Amino acid sequence: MPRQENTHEKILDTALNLLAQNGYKGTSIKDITDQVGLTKAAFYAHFKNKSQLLGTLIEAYETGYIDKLIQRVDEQTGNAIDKLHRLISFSSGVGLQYQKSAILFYSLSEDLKAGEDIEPIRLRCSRKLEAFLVDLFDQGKSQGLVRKDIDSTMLVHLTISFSRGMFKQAVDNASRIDGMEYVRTFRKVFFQGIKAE
Amino acid sequence: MPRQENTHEKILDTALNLLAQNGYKGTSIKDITDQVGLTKAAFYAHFKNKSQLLGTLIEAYETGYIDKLIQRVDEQTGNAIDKLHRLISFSSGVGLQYQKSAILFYSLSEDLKAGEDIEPIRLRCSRKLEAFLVDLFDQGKSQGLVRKDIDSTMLVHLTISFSRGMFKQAVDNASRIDGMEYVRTFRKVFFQGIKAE
Amino acid sequence: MPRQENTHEKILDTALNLLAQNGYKGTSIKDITDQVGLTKAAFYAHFKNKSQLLGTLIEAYETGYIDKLIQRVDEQTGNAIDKLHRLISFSSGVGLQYQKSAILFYSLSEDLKAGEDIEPIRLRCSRKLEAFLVDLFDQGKSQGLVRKDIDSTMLVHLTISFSRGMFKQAVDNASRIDGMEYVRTFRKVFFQGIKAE
Amino acid sequence: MPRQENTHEKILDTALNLLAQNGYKGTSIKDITDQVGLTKAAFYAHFKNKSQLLGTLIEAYETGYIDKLIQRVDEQTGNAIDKLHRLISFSSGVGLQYQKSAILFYSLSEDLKAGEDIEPIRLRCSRKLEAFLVDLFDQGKSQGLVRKDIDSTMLVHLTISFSRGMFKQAVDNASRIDGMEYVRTFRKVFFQGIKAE
DNA sequence: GATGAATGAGTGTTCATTCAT
DNA sequence: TATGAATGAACACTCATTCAT
Repeated sequence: MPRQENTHEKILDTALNLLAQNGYKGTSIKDITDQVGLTKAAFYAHFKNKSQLLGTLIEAYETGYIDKLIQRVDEQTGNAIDKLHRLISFSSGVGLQYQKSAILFYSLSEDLKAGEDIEPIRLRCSRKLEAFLVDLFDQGKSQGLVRKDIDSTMLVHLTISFSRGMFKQAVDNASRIDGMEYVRTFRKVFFQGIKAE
Repeated sequence: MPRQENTHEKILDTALNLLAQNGYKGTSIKDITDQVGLTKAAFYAHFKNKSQLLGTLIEAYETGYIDKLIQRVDEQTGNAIDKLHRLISFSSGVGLQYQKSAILFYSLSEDLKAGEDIEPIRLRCSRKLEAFLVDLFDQGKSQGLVRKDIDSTMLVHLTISFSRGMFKQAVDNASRIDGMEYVRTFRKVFFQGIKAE
Repeated sequence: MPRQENTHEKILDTALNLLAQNGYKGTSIKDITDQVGLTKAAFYAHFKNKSQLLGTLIEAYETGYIDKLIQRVDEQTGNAIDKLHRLISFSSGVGLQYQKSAILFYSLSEDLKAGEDIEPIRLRCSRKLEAFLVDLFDQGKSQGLVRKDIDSTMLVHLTISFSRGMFKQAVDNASRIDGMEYVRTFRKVFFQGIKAE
Repeated sequence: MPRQENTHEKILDTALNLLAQNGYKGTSIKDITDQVGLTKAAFYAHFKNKSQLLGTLIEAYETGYIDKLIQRVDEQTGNAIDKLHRLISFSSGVGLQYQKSAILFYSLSEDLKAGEDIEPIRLRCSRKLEAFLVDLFDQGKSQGLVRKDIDSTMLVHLTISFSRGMFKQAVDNASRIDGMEYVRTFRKVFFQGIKAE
């Protein structure tokens, strides 16, 4: 993901790394500019404030990952299970580039107070993905591929729960866990778990 | 969980609430003592520092929840699946009292920098639970109840991923999600997902 | 006006001097605490913020000067002109202690943006004094002592205009102007200017 | 006062408005250039620094208003009282264009620290006007039109006090006070107040 | 145990100013 | 003339922590 052409991008890159690692409250403007090689003041020539920096990063996640995910999964044919498989493939493929963005995104609600004006963006992203998934599970049910005794909405929360946990877990245990093996395990358990008899 | 007998306990109670809600960095000593009705200085008559307060809370989680969970699940008879069911029941039963502790616990790695000296405690807890679960899944496999094509360690990470995600999700969507229904959904998907053919 | 008993008062005293001299924007917390011999942080143990400090000073001006002025002028007998004379005497007597407060008060509207939440207090003080003066001039008219061809409200604005100008002028030319002589001049011109034929 | 021909003038116009409204400390270069539609850097192609901008504006007030005032009042015949009336007429006529300049001028001493190198210009203006007025009052006395029991210098300070207060008052109460009515009131009180028996 | 008063280090943010282009 | 990018110094304010009482 080398896009370090100009200062603006350098700040975004550095910030994403630090924010994903230390959280919003745990990352100071100075931390970021020190690493980029700037003074704190220079930061404010590029971003209105710390909150706007976060907003920019989340919106990049939205357009660069979430929107693309939905688009790619939908543009090809296949049944709901095929689509879910593609979704997981996309997540663990293209998604890798956005791993840090995802971690940042999922940490937002914890650092809640930090980005009060970020909340709308966060909600928009959440709702977008949730709606898409509910639809997918409903399709799966009407195609007779997904068991009907579980509520689609609950299934979505389950899926997202897992997804957010996975990212955290991956970071915390980065050295001990093989990511690909992890995704394979998830696939097996999840698809057997939801499939209709 | 009313243990407000003395100031010490009052501080712990209040701190747990605030820390679970706003994170370590997002909670100041003043926030805590204000709510308890003390001055900041009084805090230091009870705890060496902020970090020690966190340590105390995590250790309470360890002995009050993790240790008890392991003990209860093991003390009764039954096969691995029975035990896993008991584990989930315990989590969503007794565990409710410790919901805030769990949220705090799972948020630790995000607030990493906050409690550098907390890391040993956190690791001990993680390893303890992981070892117990690996054992459980291995038992399940040798009892022919759990599919053998998935690595036990990965399965543990999957389980914990879900668990941590669940707590966060539960908090973020507290108003929108019915906790019990959620656990039921998890049970269905999870047990069908891991059971041997 | 030596009330330097404790830190709180010391801050107020020092702040009043600096604020009257350099204005709200021109006076930093550090300026104040440096002169008192404290760190910036100590300031915040005594005042919520800079704005509250200003508020405290203005309210001290209100109760210590304005309210007392009105009370003293009214409590004694005499006609409107007697009262106006007493008012001027009070201003240039007791008022001397409050000279800096008055300067600060009159500078508020210039530093408008500084104390957005100060505006209510400022307005209350203004209105209080204005109402009192309008009344006084009206009395003067009905007693046949003040010329009736001038609007009382305008006369009040004129009086206050002069008053605020006087304070500023007194500061700017402190070394060149004899305050008492100045007040005498004002008395002569003003009373001859407003008296009925 | 539309002189927006070139950027230089545009900056001066905008700056005058903002400075009169928010004071020297309350007006940033960015405030000015934003409103003009320039970058901050561009400002420095036109003015050496913020202080020089202020100097330019004050000097414009000097030549455009003070000098002209003195000239107009003197060039016509009439006694001292006639001249004082002309002075007031000029102030409230031509002076209207320079109202903002006057406000800025009178606010200088408050924002003292702002323009250390402005002080000479400010003093020159003050002295110029004071000298002119002292002369006028002295003429008035020798013409038997102005009472002799008051010191001319004090009378000047009184006049200027009023004048500066009037500008501030006019701004603070812009919506509540009728300017012309105000000037009429001043005329009545002032001329009766100073006239010889 | 608890308080009031204080501190040093830090946070996010603004501002006047510079300079290569 | 104008810009984009940068800086150093300042600012208001917060926080964990200390200490005498």
